[in-house]
Amino acid sequence: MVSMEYNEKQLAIMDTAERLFGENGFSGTSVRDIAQEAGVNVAMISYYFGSKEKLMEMLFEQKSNKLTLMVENLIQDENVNYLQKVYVLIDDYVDRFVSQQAFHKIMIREQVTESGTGLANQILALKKRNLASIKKLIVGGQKTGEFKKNIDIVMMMATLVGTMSQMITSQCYYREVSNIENMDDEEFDKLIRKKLSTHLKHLFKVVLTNEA
Amino acid sequence: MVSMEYNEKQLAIMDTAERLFGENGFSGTSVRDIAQEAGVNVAMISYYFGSKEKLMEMLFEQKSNKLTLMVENLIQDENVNYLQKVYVLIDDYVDRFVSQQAFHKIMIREQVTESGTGLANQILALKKRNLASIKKLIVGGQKTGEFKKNIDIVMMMATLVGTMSQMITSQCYYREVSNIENMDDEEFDKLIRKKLSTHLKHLFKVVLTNEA
DNA sequence: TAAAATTAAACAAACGTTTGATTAAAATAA
DNA sequence: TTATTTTAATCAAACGTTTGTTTAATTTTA
Repeated sequence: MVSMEYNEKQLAIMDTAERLFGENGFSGTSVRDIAQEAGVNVAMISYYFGSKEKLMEMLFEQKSNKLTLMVENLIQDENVNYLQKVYVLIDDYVDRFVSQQAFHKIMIREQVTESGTGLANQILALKKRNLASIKKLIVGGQKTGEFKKNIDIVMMMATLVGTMSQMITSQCYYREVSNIENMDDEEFDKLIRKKLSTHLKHLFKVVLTNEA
Repeated sequence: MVSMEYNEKQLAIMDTAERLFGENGFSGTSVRDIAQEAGVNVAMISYYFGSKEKLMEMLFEQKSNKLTLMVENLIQDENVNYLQKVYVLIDDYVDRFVSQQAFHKIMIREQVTESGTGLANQILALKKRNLASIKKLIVGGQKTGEFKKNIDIVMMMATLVGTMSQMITSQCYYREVSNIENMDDEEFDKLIRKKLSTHLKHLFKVVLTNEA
């Protein structure tokens, strides 16, 4: 598919759709909601995107195209060891998750729905791409002897993505058990970014290497 | 609230609702779908539960009441050390997640939706209960010197729940990357149960204790 | 017979989508 | 240049369905 270029109105629709789908889910968001908040006529959604479902798919494609991990350049850098490369990757991942929360909420929710929609295949493709990226890094570290053998990469990915998803989706829970209900959103984002980074790096270090 | 006792027809509605909500979400499931698959008249749902939303809440309450962790008896058992207690808890958790997938898919999905519905508060309460259970165990292990200090229990919970959620929601992805697309469901359940158990125990061991 | 359970039918509201008219800019013909 | 045709964008209104819920009549149970 050719890399579409969208006009202003189309982008307004997609931005609003991303936010509302993230907040209320696909079925929970009506095209009239989207049109109203984006300041366009309802008909424009069908006019530009064909249908609500296709809007979702195009939105997903546009977003996921921007999410290709930058692991290719990273893997060739000779100046840092493989653990540090993994650290950079984790920070990259965490950054993306926290700064693109609406998009990832869509992913989390639609992932649960098994059905063979077009979106399900798009999500599958994205996850396979990310798995391949991490795999390269870890196998590289194993070849230099820096990492242990017998590492279950798929399970580590589940932990990486799962932990981040859990933090994104249970923010008010986290605020409550940490007694930080009144912290402003910006500071809170910084906090869970830091928490996730530290925690995941620690996990990966002890699992990948032999040191505690 | 008094522990309701439901008649056969009510239970049929709740069972069907649990399955369909798990598969297609709350907004994605109509009361007519539920009524048809449960073999009852549509009006019976309003008659017995008041509304679709209240059906969801009652369903959630019934399920979550059965999900209280059995940590109380566990913590007093003098014959096993604290790491083994944590292992038992993990297996208990994994068992529940895998055998009650529909219910947990509902939780995962509704957790994403922030709004202050009655359900959101129910989920919050359940998570706080579970956190308290784990906390007891870990603090107990720290007092005996078996576990390290400075353990971020909330983050470990996020990893525990997040990893399981991730595996539950991306089963077809996991089948594909592991080349086990044709494995029957029962065997597959056993496999991810084992994978989760091993992986999570390993993670908790290296984080809680000093051994690798 | 009185109460509870069950039904088909009806309800208004919301849903995604299509329509036909209107506008204004761009392209073509004179 | 003018005049004419074509094109794309925009809109209010209407389309047919589906939504959750209620009603009123009927059957079953106690």
